[in-house]
This record gives sequence, structure tokens and C-alpha cells, in this order.
Amino acid sequence: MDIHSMPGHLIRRLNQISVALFSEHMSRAGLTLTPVQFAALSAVERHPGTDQATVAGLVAYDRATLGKVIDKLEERGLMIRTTSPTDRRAKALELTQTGRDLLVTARPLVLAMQPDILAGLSEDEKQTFMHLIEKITMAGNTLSRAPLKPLAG
Amino acid sequence: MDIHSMPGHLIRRLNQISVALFSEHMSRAGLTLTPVQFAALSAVERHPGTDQATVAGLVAYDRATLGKVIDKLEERGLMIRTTSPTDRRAKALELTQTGRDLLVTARPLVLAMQPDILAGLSEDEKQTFMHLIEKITMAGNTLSRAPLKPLAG
DNA sequence: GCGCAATAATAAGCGTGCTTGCCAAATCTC
DNA sequence: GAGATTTGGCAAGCACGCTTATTATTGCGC
Repeated sequence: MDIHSMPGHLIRRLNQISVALFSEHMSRAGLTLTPVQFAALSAVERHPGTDQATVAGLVAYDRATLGKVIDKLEERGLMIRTTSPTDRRAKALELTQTGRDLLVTARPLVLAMQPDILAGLSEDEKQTFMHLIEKITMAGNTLSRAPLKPLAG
Repeated sequence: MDIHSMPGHLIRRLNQISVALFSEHMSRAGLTLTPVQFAALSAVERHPGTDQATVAGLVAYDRATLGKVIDKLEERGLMIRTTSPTDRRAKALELTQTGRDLLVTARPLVLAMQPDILAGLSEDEKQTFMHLIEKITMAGNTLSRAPLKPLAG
């Protein structure tokens, strides 16, 4: 089998296309925001006060990577890290107003570009594709080194 | 729409799973080989004497990234870089015997693990998925910052 | 209440993946 | 065939994404 027809290779290229589209749309709108940063901001918006390890699980990144992403977001004044009152090891995360504003600007753009990633497929095929990829990621989640860990609630 | 149902997010997680499986299988076999390195070795095996920029196009990486990957492979004695006789700017790439041997060992493992990436799907669904992802990457190729550039021949 | 395993964050290190900018060499134009 | 443009490789820099190890705390077991 040729490399170009291997699932692994095609998945990598698809991700490459997806990330390129994201960057393209953000910079076109004058925003400096990566997919990871958007995911982190979104998760903290939805679950304010959560600690880094939990947020890492919510967006399926490892703790070390998320820590560095938060560094950047905090530097840029989009997020605040405070020592949790209940656990002095943990850092509770909160968005600043600037962070919330950025998210308000970015979210519609991100939502609007999602279908573009699957350009080339008909509406029916997009639905099928989304159904299948959800099934795969669900089944393979624990194989990932940084699996998705939804909150119990 | 929630992040967890966005195409971009699911694609990233799928790639994460795919890479994790690759690393897992390689290290289990005692091999030190990343997906990129495997792709580069495979391309040079199939097209010996090709220059770096062309190989980058064959595996859909940008020139700079591929250059650094080749650095490592050359250090490890898997590949040889020589100045092209026809173009003194270009470096012609060739596998060493060690490189060929590694590929002979690794390829069956890589091929065998490909279906595992799509575990969770039935055989029919795997076929459908592969069909759709090929269609998407084909359509979105030029959107990528490092598009696939097959040889004219 | 004390030792001990588990956990949160961080640091250091490796390997992508991309950008911009540079130099040298090739090619295209006139 | 000289000057301008393009191209191959590389360096530097930024942002992941992971690993292992370290430190500070917590909570468990007794």
C-alpha cells in the first residue's frame, strides 16, 4: 500500500488543512489565535474556576502542553491563574474581560469555517463523515496519550 | 455548537490517536521512528536521488520541516545527502543499507496498524470513511500551507 | 497524626510544522 | 550574456504536543 492511501497519512493531511484554514481565517480577521488557544479559552469560559489538569482533560491535551498554552494566554491578558483556595497545588483559571471579548469575536468565525474544512463533500457526505469521525474518536479516545476526560456532571 | 462536535477538533483528536498508535507500535517493536520519518524514508526509497524540496512535496511537508527531519535521519545513518550533480543548490537524497533495512522492518508494522486507527467502525464504514477522507484531502490540498505535490510522471 | 502513595504544576528535552529572511545557484528576459 | 526573478537549502523563531523528572501539596491507611 502506498503512503498516500494510508489512513494515518490522510488524517495528518486533513489536520494540516484544518489548521491552515483556522489560521487563515483568524489572521484575515486580524486575530492572533491558534486552535489550541481557542479550545482552552472556550473550555474555561464554560467551566470557570477549573484547574489546569481538568481543563487539559476537557480539551484532550496533556497537562504540560496546556500549561504552556495558558502561559501565553496569561501573558496576553486573556486569562488569569490563581491558586485554588481549596487545593494549594492547583491553579484556578478564569477569563479576563479581554479574553471574553476575544472569544465573542472569534467564535462566530470559527463556527462559520467548520463546514469549509469538509468542502468537497456534499451535505449528506458531510453528515456521514461527521458521524463516522465521532465514532472513531469515541472508540479510540483511550488510545490517545491525552484522552478527552469530560466532567462527570 | 460545542467544541467537541466541531470537525476541526475531532480531526485533531483523530490525528492524536493515529500518532499515538504509531508511536506505540514502533516502540513496542523496539524501533525509533516517527510518522514523518517513516514518510520521508518511504518517499526516498521510492524516488531515490530526489532533492529535498521535491520529497517535501511528495509527503506534504514544508521544506524547512523536511530539512530538519533529514538532518536526524542522516545523523542516524539512515540517509545520505549529496550535492546534486545537475543542480548545485539541490541535495540528492539516498537511503543507506541501514535505512532500507529499517524500512523493511517497519513497513509491515505500519501497514498492519492502519486499520486499528479506524477501530470502532465496521468494514463497510471504514471503506466509506476512507473514501470520504480522500475526497476531502483532495479538495482541500491547495488550502494546506504544504500541499501534496505528486511527481508529474 | 504520621508515613506514603497519588496528584497539580512546572521544567527540561525532543520532534514536529510553520513563518520569515537569507545566500547561492539556476533560469528566464531582453 | 547581463540583470532580474525564481528556486533549493538553511537558520532563527514561534507554537504545539509529547515524555520524564522534580517539587509541593493533598489525602489515604493505619
